[in-house]
Amino acid sequence: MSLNKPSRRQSGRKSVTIQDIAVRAGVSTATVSRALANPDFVSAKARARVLRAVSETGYTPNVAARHLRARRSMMILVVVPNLANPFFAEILRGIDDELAEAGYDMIIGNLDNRAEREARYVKLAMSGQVDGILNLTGRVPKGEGRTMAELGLPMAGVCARVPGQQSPHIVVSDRASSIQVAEHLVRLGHRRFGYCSGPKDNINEVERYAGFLEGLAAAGIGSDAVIRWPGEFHLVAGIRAAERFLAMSDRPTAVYAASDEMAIAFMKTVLTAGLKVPDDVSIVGFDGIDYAKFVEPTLTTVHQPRQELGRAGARALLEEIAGKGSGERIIELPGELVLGGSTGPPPSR
Amino acid sequence: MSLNKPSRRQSGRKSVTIQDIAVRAGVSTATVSRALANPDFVSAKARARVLRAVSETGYTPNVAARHLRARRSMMILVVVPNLANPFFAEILRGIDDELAEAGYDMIIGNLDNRAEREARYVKLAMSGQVDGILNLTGRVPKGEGRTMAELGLPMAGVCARVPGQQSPHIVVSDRASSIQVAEHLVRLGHRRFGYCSGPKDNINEVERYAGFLEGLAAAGIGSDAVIRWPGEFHLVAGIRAAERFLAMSDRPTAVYAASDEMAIAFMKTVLTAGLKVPDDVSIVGFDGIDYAKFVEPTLTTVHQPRQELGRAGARALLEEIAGKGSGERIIELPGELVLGGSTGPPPSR
DNA sequence: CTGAAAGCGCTAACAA
DNA sequence: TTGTTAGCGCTTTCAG
Repeated sequence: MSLNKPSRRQSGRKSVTIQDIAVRAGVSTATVSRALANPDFVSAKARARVLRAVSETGYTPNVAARHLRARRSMMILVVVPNLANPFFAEILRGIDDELAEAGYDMIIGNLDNRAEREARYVKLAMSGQVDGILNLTGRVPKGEGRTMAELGLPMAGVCARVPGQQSPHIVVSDRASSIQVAEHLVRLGHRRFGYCSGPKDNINEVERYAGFLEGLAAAGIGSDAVIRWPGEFHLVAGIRAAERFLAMSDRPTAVYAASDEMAIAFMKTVLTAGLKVPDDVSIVGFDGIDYAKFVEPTLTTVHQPRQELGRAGARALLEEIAGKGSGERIIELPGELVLGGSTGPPPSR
Repeated sequence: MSLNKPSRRQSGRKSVTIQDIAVRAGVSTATVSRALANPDFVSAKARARVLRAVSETGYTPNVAARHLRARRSMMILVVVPNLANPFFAEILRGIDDELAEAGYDMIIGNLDNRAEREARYVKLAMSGQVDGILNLTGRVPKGEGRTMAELGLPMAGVCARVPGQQSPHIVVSDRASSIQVAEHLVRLGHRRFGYCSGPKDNINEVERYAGFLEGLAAAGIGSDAVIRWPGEFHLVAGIRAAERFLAMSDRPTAVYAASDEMAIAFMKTVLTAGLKVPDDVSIVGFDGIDYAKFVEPTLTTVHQPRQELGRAGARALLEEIAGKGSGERIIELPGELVLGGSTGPPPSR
């Protein structure tokens, strides 16, 4: 059952080179290269012979050699804050679809919410392994003594505008959507609010919180009507916030969470404590992940066009790479407030 | 606002090569290479000068050149059925952690549940871009006229045993765990069952279904007590199954779904239809994803050690790459039945 | 311990 | 349209 295990890589079959094809097809390696990359610059006859040799041998160009010579890798680095959040998974799908159409593949740099992992991807980007960077983190990853922005690589931001970065950014209307959330809750009759925060240095968080306050202010409600709990967008933060909420004697009647994960965890925690949603407390999330539709009650949330965010980001980056990009610019896609069963009038006391 | 956009890549700063370091440090390129790769084979003095030159210039070796010469890429291809399923996201974390420790990075090949995307990754693997493959799909991806197994690359299977593949496989105890599920439900008093199936050609599905029947048989219950709905592990399949369940006049009292996503979607759909869980129907899932703990009621499910699955898979693959692998072997990790609020006694009629 | 030299496999001028 | 010729930047014998 045990075959010759060692050096399987070495001994392996794969060693058909462009030379072999050239010999087999009776042309030069240059012609082989052209026949594969620019078929139009080669005679039909030569092309046919090359293609036949290729299919007979199963030849695949060695990318390392190609990259070394052509100075591009057809590879994009996508830096993601946390792959476990399904929100990002769907953005990745949009990105991947768009990149694939252009012949690019991607390396996913998952920070797993740990900033210290940034250095690893700064290094990867520095090593010339990728032609561009898609940054979903809302920050400029740094490490190895530099920031990712200083590498001179084409870059584009998705989900979050990184202040001071002169590259394209595809974002969602955090502020306008949060104003809508405020309006919705005020219209239902709420006057005291809880707010589950994301990291305070995150631009999405900043915008969402500001928009929420702005919407309340428009209704004549001051920021002292809002209690803000710290968090980092993920499930655990929602539990923490709920614990603090439950410990209060005079609780707010509505809670806005800056992410669906926090909203879902918050809701579950208060339900487990015996409260009713929305009878005792209304809850609104942000993102519109699939699971928001499968919790009980269904979550009211701001739906982000995730796939389109990804596609637009990838398109913008490809333009930058092609040199056709216009550099700094912000494309804002609209979020949509989707009403679920988690919001209702405040309890009448 | 618009700087010199074109050919930013060309003009860019990055062009420090090993030559520059050699000159700067007053040694040969060979010594630079050694100082970086095998510090022990270089005098302390030379090493120090090289390192200083490196940090002064910010030199990073060009990987394409390194790969071309060293014939390895330090890159692993991880083929995933569907990145949007959080189950896989956490396995990826385990894989990534283990690979990172060994200096490897990974390319994620997301099939997005579409078999026609396999070819893209077969091609990628063929091109010499990766040193090994981790296959989470339970099948042998194929395309470009070959299967991924024929490439001669080191490979390991995670989550699912691929029949006939002589490579290491890290799997979970599908069958034993499903027997436990059956025992649990029978003990509660259930006698008629629904089963939300995965793809019938998927080995996990086969094992889970077989285990479930086996567990029931041990209690004297025949397979005619089980109605099996088709599915593909994801949320939508759970909705479909629930619709068929709801349309029945004489419904089973307990439902076992071969994945948490299906179980969650099933539960939400029957709740929306006005049923009570577990009073009207008990539901059990498989996987133990985070969201299983945040739906209402909490899902009873078989928890898979996801991170450890990933880590073990990565370790096995690294052994194969190092030539220390023992080839075919199956490592089975135990699943754990975690009781939630979604299972209870059948309704007394 | 160190340097010289030979390529890894491919593409891009430059000629023909 | 095609072939010849130089390397891309690095690692690795092989001598010294």
